[in-house]
Amino acid sequence: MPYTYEYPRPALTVDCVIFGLDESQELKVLLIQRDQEPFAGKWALPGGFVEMDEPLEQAALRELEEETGMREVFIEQLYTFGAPERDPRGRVVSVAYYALVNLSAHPVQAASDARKVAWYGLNELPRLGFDHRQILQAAVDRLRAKVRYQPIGFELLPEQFTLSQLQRLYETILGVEELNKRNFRTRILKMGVLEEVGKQEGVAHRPAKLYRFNKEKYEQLAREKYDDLLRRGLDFDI
Amino acid sequence: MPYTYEYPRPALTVDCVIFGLDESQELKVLLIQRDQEPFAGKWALPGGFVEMDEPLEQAALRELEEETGMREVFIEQLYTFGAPERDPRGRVVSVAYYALVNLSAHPVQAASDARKVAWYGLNELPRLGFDHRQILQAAVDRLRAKVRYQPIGFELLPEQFTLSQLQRLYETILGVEELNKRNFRTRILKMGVLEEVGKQEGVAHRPAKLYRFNKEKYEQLAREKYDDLLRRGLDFDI
DNA sequence: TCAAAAGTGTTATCATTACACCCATGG
DNA sequence: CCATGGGTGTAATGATAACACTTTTGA
Repeated sequence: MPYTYEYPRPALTVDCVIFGLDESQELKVLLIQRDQEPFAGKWALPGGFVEMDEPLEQAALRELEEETGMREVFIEQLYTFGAPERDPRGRVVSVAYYALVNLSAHPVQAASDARKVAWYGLNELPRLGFDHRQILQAAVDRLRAKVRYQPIGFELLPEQFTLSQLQRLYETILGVEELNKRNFRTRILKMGVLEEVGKQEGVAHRPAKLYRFNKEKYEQLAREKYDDLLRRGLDFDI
Repeated sequence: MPYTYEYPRPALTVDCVIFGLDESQELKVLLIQRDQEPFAGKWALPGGFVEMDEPLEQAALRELEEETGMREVFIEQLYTFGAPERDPRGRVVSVAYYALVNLSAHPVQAASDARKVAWYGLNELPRLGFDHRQILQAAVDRLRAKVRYQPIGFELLPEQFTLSQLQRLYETILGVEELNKRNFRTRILKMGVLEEVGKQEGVAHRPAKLYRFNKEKYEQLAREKYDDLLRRGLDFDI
């Protein structure tokens, strides 16, 4: 059942960069091994063609669920990649998304079609097909930049977490040796978006307080601060 | 000469949000009046279909030049809009770009095909076709956010400018009453990316010093500061 | 000599950094 | 009672905000 148009059209796909934190607090990305040409046998980002009546974000969520079984995850459009030679099959434009998933809440299940799926650390990536290496790099850059001024890091953690976990998360994402413990804590608590919800149990050291990210409070504060931000003007941050 | 595919494909377009500063330091956006259905007679963002062998950014630059005659302007991908119903002709996915142009260096010339082209202030926008109002809003939001931490504002100013011009630019973009003069100056000069290049002449008040943005210096500083930024960790900025 | 806009001095307050120290738990 | 993280006190430094003042020009 062929489809005919007066002018040629690129094919349109979505690709997903899915970030997760494993048990040892390493930042990982989900890759699948391709079973078809082009790049059969190579690893690539999960993705696929956009359906004709499907919003882009929904296509990304669909691919994500097909590959991993995960639902209700944080997802955001990253960038659209459209270099004419990026796919050997012809002109294919891909809208890339990135997702942050909480691995403890979303254990990976094998993809429905039994393709190989695996989590890779950012320092042990295999060679990727297409321009997926570049897409992944863009996602890492975005995550690093964004985590500094928006509380998206919490999407990677379990509902309840300790400040040390949170600090390790930031160190991991930023790819940095170590942040000063005292200052990290002062700062993040001063923001007033964390809520104490209990204590660790059964650990062989002083039990840490457990916190929860209070999204409502964050959004309220963000609204209040918005005017201030504008009035204060530029930062440049260089 | 029809083109046939095994599966249906959305059409792919680019749309451009072109910002400029007029003589009186107002932030304006370039719109064209459509001469064809859909939305004939309505105003819309300049844009058009992506050619089969053309990179996306090049398509945006081509549209920009076709509509305005401008070349070598700052342009950046904004977001890709793909709601199934955004175009009444069928599924059309649009990659939106925004551009910053220096109006004194780039006077608007009539579009080649004699369509009406006009600059509109953000507070006097006409009704726009498609979802272009939404695209424009996304561009304004991005510009406001970005101008605070990257020196893209200079793209809107002439090569040489006074600190008062620069301050008015920031006030305009941020849509804010007035920034404190003393503090604005201290801050922006302390960054060390402006270079004195002369003085105003023939004005009926104390002549202002003229400055130039030193891009090389900015990039050097940005590189140096990058590590610091990472080490310092999060800002959250709420 | 006046209007208009450019440009500067200063201070109180707040945020950031850096370092050293104490605390609670299980083994 | 020790190893292991969790958690805190504090002081020096630097950034920010706020306000009022002086300077230079053309008309």
